[in-house]
Amino acid sequence: MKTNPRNPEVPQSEEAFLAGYDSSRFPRPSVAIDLVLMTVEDGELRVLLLQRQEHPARGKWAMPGGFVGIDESVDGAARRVLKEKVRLSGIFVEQLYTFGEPDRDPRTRVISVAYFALVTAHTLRAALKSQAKEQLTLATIHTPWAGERGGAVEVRDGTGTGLQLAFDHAEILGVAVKRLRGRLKYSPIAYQLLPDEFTLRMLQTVHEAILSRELNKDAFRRRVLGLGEVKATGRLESDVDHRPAELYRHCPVTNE
Amino acid sequence: MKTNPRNPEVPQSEEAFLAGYDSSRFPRPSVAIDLVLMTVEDGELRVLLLQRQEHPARGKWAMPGGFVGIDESVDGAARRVLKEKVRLSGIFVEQLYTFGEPDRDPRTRVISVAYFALVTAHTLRAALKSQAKEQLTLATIHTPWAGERGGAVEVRDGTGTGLQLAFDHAEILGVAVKRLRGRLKYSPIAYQLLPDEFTLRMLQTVHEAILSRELNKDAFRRRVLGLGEVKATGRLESDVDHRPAELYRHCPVTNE
DNA sequence: ACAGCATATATGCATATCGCATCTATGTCA
DNA sequence: TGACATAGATGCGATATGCATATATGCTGT
Repeated sequence: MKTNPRNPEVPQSEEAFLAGYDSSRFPRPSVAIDLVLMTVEDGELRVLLLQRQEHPARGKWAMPGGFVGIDESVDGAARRVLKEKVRLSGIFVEQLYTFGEPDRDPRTRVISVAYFALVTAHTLRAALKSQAKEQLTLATIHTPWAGERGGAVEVRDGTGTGLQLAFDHAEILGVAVKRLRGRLKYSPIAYQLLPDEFTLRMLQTVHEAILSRELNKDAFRRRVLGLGEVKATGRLESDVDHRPAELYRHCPVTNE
Repeated sequence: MKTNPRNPEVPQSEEAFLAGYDSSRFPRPSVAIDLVLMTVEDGELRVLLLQRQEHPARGKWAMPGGFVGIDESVDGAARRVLKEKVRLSGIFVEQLYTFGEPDRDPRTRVISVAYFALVTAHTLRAALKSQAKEQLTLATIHTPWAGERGGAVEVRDGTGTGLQLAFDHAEILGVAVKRLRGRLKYSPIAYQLLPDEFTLRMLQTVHEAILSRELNKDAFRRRVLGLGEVKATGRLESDVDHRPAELYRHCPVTNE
C-alpha cells in the first residue's frame, strides 16, 4: 500500500477535514469532460473523432473534450464543449461515466467525466460543414463483443481503415456503446437519432445499427406500436422507389 | 451567459490547451467521492449515514465521503474511504454518478463522484461494532416514487423519525436507489446482500426490499431457478419455527 | 396500359413467460 | 397427534415473441 499524502488527516472526520481544508495544501487533479457524440448514418453507428495535431498521441484520434471551469457545472462544461467544438446545442446529452485512473493522461493528472450525446446524422453533418477547420471525422464503430457485454471497441473510417484511438478513448467509447445498447430497450433514446417524422423501418434500422444485429420485423412493429410511443401522421414518405411507408412521430408517453 | 474564465483558451484546440496548461493558472475544483453503502435488513433497504458534527449542515446526516488524492485512482479513493470510515474492504463497489453543480457544497467547489456499495447486514453490523466512535446509523430508505423513476428520497431512523440529509445527498441517494432497482432484474446484484447460503425466500425478500413492492412467489422461484444462477446445496435452513427451506448458493453463470 | 417487383402492412399460429390459483409436503408447536 | 405456517409443485389463462403467410400499394421497365 503506497503512502497516502493525506495520511495525517485520516483520524479526522470528513467534516473536520473539509472545514480545515487548505486549498493550496494538496495538489488537486484537473477535471475534464469527454464527449462521445454518436449518430446513425447509412445503417451504421458512428462517432465523432478529432485527429490529434500535437504530442502526445499525435496522429491518433480522440473524442472532443475540454476542462471544467471553476464556476461552471460539469454538465455545463459538456454542453459548452459541444457548442464550441461541434457547433451544436439543444441535443440529447447524458452523463456516462467518470474515468479517474492516475495514469490515463501522460502529462498530468486528469479526471475525465465522459458524456454521451446523440444527434441525427443530418443535423451533425450540417453542423460540421460550417467549420471544417479541424481534422475531424465520423468514424464507424465496430464492437468485437456481442450483447451488452462491453469492452474496448474498434473504429474505422469510410474506407474501412482502422483508426487508432488516443489515451483510454477506446474504453470510453466501449462504455458508451454498452450504455446505449442497454438503454435502447427501456428508454425512447432511439428517437434522438431520427428526424421528427420517420418510418417504422427507419426506427428499426436505428435499433439494428445500435445493437449490431438484425431484428424481427413484425415483432418490432408490434412492440413499438404497442408501447404507444409513436403516433401515425397519415402522411407517407416520398422519394423512394417502392411502396412508401407511413410516417410516424414520437409522442412522449406521460409517466403516470 | 456568464463569463467563462477560460474564454481566452477557446480558440485553442484541446491538445494545445493541454500542452500549454499551467496548473497554477486556473483554479481547479476539488474532487471527492461519496459512498452510498446500502444493505437489506429486516426486509428494509437501508443506508449508512453519519451525523455531521460541524457546520455547515451541522446535525444533518451525510453519507461517508473523502477527497481523491493526487496519486490515487477515483475508484481507489472510494475503496479507501470504505476502509477508513467503515472498516470494510472486498465488498461490491460500483461507480454511480458524478455530481458537479458549482454550488452543491457551500464552502468550496467540490465535484463528487458517488459510488454505491452493497454488503450483507451481518457483515456491516460486525464492522460497525468495532468502531462506535462516530455518530452513525443505518437508516431506512423510503422512496415516494414507484418503479425506476428516481428523485429525492426520505430516510428514517429505527423509530420512524425522518432524518435530514446534508447537501445534495438526498438526490444522490435517490440516484443510487434508482440504479439499484434498474440493475436488479438483469444483474446478479442481489447476492451481494445475502450470505453465501440462502433460501429462495430470503432472495425474494431482498428483491422486495429493493423494489419496495411484493413479488409473486411462484413466478419469482421459476425465474430464478430458470436463470441457472443458483445451485441447490441439499442442506436445509435451521432455527426456524416452520418447515425449513432448502439452502442455495449463487453460482455465477459463464458469459458464453 | 400493364406485369413484375420490392416493400409495407395485416393475420395466423406455435412457443415461452408471467400472474394467479390450487394442491401437496414437511417442519414446529400446543 | 393434529393444527399451523411455510416450502415446493402443478395447472391455466393472458400476454409477448418468433416465424410464416397473405394482401396491399407505389414504382419501373416494356
